[in-house]
Amino acid sequence: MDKKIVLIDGHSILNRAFYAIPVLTNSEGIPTNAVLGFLNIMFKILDEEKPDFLTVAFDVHQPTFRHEMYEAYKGTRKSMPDELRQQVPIMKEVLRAMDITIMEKPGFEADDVLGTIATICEKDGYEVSLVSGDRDLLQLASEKIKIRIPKTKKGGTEIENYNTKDVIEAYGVTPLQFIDLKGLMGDASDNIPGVPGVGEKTAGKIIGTFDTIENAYNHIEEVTPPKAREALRNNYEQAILSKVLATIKVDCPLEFEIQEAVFDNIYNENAYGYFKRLEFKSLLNRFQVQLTQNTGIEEAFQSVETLEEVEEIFNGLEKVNGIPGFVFIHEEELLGLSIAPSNEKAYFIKAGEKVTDTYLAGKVKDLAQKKQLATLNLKQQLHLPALNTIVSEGNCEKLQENIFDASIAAYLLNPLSDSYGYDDIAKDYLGLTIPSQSELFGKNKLSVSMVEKQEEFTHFCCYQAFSACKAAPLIIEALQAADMYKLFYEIEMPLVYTLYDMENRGIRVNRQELKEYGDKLLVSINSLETEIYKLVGEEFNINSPKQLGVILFEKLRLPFGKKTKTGYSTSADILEKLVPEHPVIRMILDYRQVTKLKSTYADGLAVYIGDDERIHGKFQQTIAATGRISSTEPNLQNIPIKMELGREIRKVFIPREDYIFLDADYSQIELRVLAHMSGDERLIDAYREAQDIHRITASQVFHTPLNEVTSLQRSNAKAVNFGIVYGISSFGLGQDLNISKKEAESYINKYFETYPRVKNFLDELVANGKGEGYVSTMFGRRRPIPELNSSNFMQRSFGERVAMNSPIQGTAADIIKIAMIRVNEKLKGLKLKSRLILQIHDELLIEAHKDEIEQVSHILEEEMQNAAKLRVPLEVEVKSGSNWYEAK
DNA sequence: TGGTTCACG
DNA sequence: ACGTACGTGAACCAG
Repeated sequence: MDKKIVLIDGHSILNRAFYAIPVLTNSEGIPTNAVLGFLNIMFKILDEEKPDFLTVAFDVHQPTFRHEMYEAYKGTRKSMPDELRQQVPIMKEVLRAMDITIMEKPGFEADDVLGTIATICEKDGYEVSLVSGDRDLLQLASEKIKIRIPKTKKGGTEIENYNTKDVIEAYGVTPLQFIDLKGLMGDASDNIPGVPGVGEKTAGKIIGTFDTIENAYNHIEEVTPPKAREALRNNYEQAILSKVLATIKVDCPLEFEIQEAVFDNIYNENAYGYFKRLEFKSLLNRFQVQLTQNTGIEEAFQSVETLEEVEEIFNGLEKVNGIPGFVFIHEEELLGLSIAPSNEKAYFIKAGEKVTDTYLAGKVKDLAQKKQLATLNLKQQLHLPALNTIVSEGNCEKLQENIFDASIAAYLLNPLSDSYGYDDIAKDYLGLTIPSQSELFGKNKLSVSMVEKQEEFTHFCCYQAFSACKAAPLIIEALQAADMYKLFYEIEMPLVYTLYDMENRGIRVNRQELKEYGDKLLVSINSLETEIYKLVGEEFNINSPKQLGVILFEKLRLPFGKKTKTGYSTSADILEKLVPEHPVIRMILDYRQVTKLKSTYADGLAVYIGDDERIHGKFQQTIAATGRISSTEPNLQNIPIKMELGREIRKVFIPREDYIFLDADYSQIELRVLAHMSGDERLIDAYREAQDIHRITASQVFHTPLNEVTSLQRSNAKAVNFGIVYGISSFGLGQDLNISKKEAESYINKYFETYPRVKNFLDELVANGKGEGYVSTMFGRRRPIPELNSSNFMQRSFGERVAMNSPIQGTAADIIKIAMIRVNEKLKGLKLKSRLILQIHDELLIEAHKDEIEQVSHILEEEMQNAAKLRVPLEVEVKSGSNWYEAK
């Protein structure tokens, strides 16, 4: 077996990766998409081929003969987008860190270097894999030289491979003829002019017949078709020049020793550091050895367990100046307390017989009455039985105010991250790379046995309080600098306690009825299933889009509307259009609906019902980029309502004995926010008239008297209203309304004519976003939008829509957060039995005691309407019912 | 694990 | 020419 070498065309692959992967930056804001894409391709190839040698070639930007020639033709080289340019040096650094040889030969192009090295290696008896995104290189293909072209295909990167025979198969010419082929047909991306009017087909025929351009010219009278003959006759010189341009040199005078391409130390500590810094999390597990660099602070970490030691620590804490950090380390039960009195010291206090959870909780609470403390993921800690008195006991306002949740603050400062653990905070604010929980312990849950022995566990715990303590002042400063101090202290921190309350209360579910609902669904599922199999004549997995696509579009030969990365699209909007084509379609749609209800809701919810007959879902405060909260385990924010069958499930959500549900809903809060923020008089007036906004919009946009607006006009206007909030695009609106892009555009134009300040406002949001790199809500919440300055049209357009949507969605989120806090506080403050239990973005669900219905309805209306003072009224609709179905 | 689909706002 | 509406979470399939 011959030894193998892989040669990579650096710029070409980097370029390809850049356009294949959407905007990606690490938390420092450095663009990383191209580097990640490059590494993914490289690793894929290394895994596949296991080569003995590897080298990457880059251009050195100095004018060369070929450059000058083609620049003479087409003016300047297409300039590289900034975000890509920045990644070139990073890419090189990363490769160097991995001890991978980089070839850069001043005066030569990467192509020529690759061609030369490939040829040398071939002669020396090596098998060569040449990886590039550039089809130019196909001319180098041979028996021993395989050209590999990664394709960012739908469904991942596929690599096309070309040896001699593959080139012949694909293009009908030999690799050498490929040069002549390109000379004739040209290549716009390489600025090779070719012969005008001669495309791939004709060029292939000519070269297939005459072998070379020169030979074809010599037999010019035999060249067919006549059009091509004339074209070649008139452009012969250009064709020859094109051929020169297209020729890759294989004889550059350069030194190459195979030993230079040895690579045996890719996964080293240095490279690991780079991967971490660039946040290539998925690639980190390639590094087998855990290369945790000691940051030095571990020296100051100490594990203690006696009462005396603990007392001494807390005595000392009273006097310190900064903001001490604390984190209760727990899985289900408390394992201990991590505490950092200053940024130079941290302790892990092991929970034990004498050092009990109540004791430790009491100590921290006492301290928090007196001074500010920093922690991480506070809400999770509050669920510890010993700690929940921080919320439930009276007179804990001061205490609550004194606790600083660094995770929440870090989220405000960058809501785009996916986690805000101690390791993330240490990296972002302290510049320290410390091992994460999964790096230390894998996916295992924390357990008592870990506490016993490992030094690692002490480190793990101490890192947490340490990071919170040391980062707190820096984060506070950053919050002030970003003008989010108020947002943080007046909305986000109080909300932590509100959400904790809600999680703690949960919502009651009738287990029996849920089961019956599921059984009812199962009957439908079974009958639909047999019907579907009968109709199509075979059994298959209806839930597999792949199998379903084959059945519908190949077996039944139905017209397919759209393709996805992996095959035919079988989404509801596509199937809906096929309903008249075949009776099975309706059944499949029904089947989809019923199985969804069964698996996600009937079965899915059942597992979360606790011994108290209630579901205690979690609310996530650091997920949504816009500032919304989200709901998990289970998601209680997407319980069906639109379809009757699904809506039925709401009947199983019930209040406790002697209580009812009150459901309070903001009416079109986002459009009202838009009216306020844009200041558009007409829109504001429309809301002050308190009429049907979609009807008013229709009336004004379509110049129709209010009472003559048709239902179609109204629903079109409604779609436009939604579109505006989503960051309008004519394409998107057209898609939604099933009308042409042109028609959609005229709707939008009419809308903007009607509400000129709205247009103005949205334009400003985009412009400001481009300038600042972020957009803001009324309350100062920021959302960074790196995509806004992307050179990629798709990404930039996305950024523009986000710039228009986020301030609106985010402001609405801010408002309802304020309302939640106030409603919760008021109910608690008045010692009412009624309690806030759910938030569904613009809706609050209260479990209200029968004797308090009037009072609570009033509180809801008041607090929600007055959560923010806008130029339009905030309308709230309160409904009641003996289950969630009735209350909506 | 990523892709697709679909539930909600 | 490019090919999309904004924000989520969960289930399921396929590799």
